[in-house]
Amino acid sequence: MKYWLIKSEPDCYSIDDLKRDKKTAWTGVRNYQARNFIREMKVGDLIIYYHSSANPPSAAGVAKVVKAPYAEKEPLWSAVDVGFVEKFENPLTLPVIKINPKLDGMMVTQQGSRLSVQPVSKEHFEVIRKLGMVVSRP
DNA sequence: GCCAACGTTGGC
DNA sequence: GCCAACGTTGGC
Repeated sequence: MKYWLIKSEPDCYSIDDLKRDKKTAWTGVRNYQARNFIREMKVGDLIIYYHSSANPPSAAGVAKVVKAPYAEKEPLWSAVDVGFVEKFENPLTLPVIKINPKLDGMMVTQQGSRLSVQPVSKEHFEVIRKLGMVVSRP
């Protein structure tokens, strides 16, 4: 079981869109490194759903792989289907992710990391999920 | 909208 | 195989 992070611009396709659609085909990845990660995905792998180019950018929820990688454009590119798991009550914004020492070393916080599909450690995944589900009260 | 940091392309 | 030019990503 592996853990991943995928980026999407919410204006384009947000966690709410995924919630509504239940699942979607994750196509259009045109970066070799990201493609190689897609090819490593297995059904059941969990995914941090990250909103990029947003105000602020944030980890917005959790998705999962629901269909194994398949060729999108033979033989070059690959895709998977991802399904909705949960939307965070308390999305973790990028500054918050950066500040948390438990989340040190995540690819998404590294400067210039433009990879739209990234591996995430189990520890990092669980910290983000836990914090995301917590509803902060005054 | 700006721009820095990347990845990719293409001439040589 | 180098590297300049170009296009894209994504934080701010």
